Amino acid sequence: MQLDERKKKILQAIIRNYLETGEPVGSRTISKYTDLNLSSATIRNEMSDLEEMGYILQPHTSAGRIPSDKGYRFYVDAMMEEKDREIEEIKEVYLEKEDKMDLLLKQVAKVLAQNTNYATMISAPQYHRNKLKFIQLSRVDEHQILAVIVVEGNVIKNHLISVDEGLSDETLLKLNILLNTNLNGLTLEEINLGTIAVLKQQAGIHGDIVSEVLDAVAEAIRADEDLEIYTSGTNNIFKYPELADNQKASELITTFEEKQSLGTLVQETLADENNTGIQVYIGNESPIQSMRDCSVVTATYELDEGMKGTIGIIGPKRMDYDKVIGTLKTMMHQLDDLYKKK
Amino acid sequence: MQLDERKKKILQAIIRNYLETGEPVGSRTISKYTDLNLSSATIRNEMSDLEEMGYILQPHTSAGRIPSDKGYRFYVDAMMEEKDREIEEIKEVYLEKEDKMDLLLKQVAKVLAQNTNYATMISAPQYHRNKLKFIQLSRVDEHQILAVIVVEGNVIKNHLISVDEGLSDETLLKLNILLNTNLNGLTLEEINLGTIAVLKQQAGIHGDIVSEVLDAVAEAIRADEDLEIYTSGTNNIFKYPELADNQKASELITTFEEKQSLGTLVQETLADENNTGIQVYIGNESPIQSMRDCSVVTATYELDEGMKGTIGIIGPKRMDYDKVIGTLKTMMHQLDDLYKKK
DNA sequence: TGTTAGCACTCTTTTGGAGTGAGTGCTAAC
DNA sequence: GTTAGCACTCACTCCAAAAGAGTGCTAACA
Repeated sequence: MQLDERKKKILQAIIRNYLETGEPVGSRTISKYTDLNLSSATIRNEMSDLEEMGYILQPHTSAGRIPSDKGYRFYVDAMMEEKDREIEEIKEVYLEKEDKMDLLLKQVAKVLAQNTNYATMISAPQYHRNKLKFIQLSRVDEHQILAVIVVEGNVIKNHLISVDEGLSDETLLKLNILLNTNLNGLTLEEINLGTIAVLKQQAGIHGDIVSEVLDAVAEAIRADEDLEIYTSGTNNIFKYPELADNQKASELITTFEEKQSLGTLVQETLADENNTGIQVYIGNESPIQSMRDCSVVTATYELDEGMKGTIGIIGPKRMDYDKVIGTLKTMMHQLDDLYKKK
Repeated sequence: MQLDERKKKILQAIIRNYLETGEPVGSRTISKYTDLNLSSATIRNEMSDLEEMGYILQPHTSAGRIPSDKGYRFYVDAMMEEKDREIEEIKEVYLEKEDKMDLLLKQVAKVLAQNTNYATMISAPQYHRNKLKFIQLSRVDEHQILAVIVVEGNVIKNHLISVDEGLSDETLLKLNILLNTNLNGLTLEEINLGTIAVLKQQAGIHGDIVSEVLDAVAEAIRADEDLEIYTSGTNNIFKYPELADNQKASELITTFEEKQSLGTLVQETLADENNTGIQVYIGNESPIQSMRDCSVVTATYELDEGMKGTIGIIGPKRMDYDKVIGTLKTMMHQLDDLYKKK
């Protein structure tokens, strides 16, 4: 069977109505709602077809229809396709300038949650091409050396090293020069056993310190493994009865608290390089089990070359996709502006 | 009216039974439950007295009794009083050694949540007596200077400073010496306008850099204002019907997500210096509005001199106080052991 | 005087049946 | 191809009756 123009119109009308009300939509409603001038009986026939095709379904025999995942998918795709989607009205999404990255990210999550009334998450940018930029050892007190490691992208890591006997300023200077000369500009892969052996040999009796510094360097460079994720507006899920029953809410809350599994969503989004930068996961399309009754809209942001992160908005399947996508886009622009000004 | 021995026994029996079942307790149940060998009629008379005294209350006329906040308070106090509370059985609370503080804290929260089936929170230790220990400026590249600030307790803070023209190694060395000589060992209060003026004057044309470093120092020392709080097991609240209705659950979840207000709980606990280190807040006794239907058990831990933090367990009023307090104590010991071994 | 049996009473919860309303599917006519 | 009409389905609401848990009170007992 074909999805002709009329069926499309009816399907869209059903979905739009359902998005608003959250109640199954009957044939009479559509008959009055649209400008098709068809009787409810005709609509019923069409709806019967649409159901057969899998776009809509009936919660029970004598109820109206609600969209299926396939129906939502059609709707979202159609919406995204109208790519001449005029400059989306700049909704009031205001970010205040924040000098600390984590505060900025928390703020983004919060502002989005407040604007959309859905739950939100944002991952801190992951750094790629991580080269070592600078190492500095300094004496903090008699028995402690502080190693400061700066990685490209200005990620800074500190590491304290305990030493038995004090080191002279001279030794410290030598070690500093040794480390910087040999390591700067290298990536984790480039620091191989050869480099390490040379370093240790040259360090002589201070080989232990070099080892410890190298461990810290390794950790600094692959620090993006445990990626930081901030969430906001988790409580919004209670605004949607279809998510608010104890079982589902509990699972969702757990997912949001143990940010871990949200990571898979981030990976998925970053991996899937599509054109617009906005992706929609409906129901089971989402990689996260507990979100099978949700829709997830994600966007990838890029602050600086290689510094990419993911923003996600999680709500019921009948979320206001139009508004969410608009808000997300606006937010991206704001982030861009903010970051470039800095 | 007096709370004689028999009344106490009956009150405890009521509370214990209610803790288990969560259902109002009737006179017949108590008559069979206890070893008092009293008929239900007698119990009824006693219950009537207890209600008049405010220890228990009736949800409605023809229902059994449930403990009031005052009743819980009596129960908890009585429990805490048996201070010869034998070495509480070491429940299996296992912490794995973690080198990173934040991971350790997250683990503590998680383990507690799993063991008790309640929601938990833990605040990162707050540092007091914050003296400046060490400052180090180093050049990262042509236009950036990295300031590393170490505060007593080995809290480290990094701050990047942009400079227009490059600084010579010599200048940097001078600045380092200048800063360290004048600032080390001082607290925030001790760095006054006088010190600042002297510093700036001596720094000459590099006064800007000194200002920026001072700002960073100030921030490092009072960093404990935005204290870090980790939570776990928020979803456990769904296990208790009296907390699981949407309205309450939503409020609680919000409290846990916006860790901010949990801070007041931490402050409260740290301020109230009592003997055992364990405190119980029942219902409205808690400083947090959204926890008026909960009980909160808190403990203060101290890893090192002046490094204090708070652990909190949040559950329904009918929580298993005995077990919670036992588990908390065990956890404190484990933390002690772990930290001393390191 | 404290304890108990007995009974009327209260109030919640469960059950089931009747009624209502929204909506469908089918058929026959236009 | 479209529509009016009608029988039918099913969730939901309402109500009344019944069941069940528990109380308070009274009178009797040791």
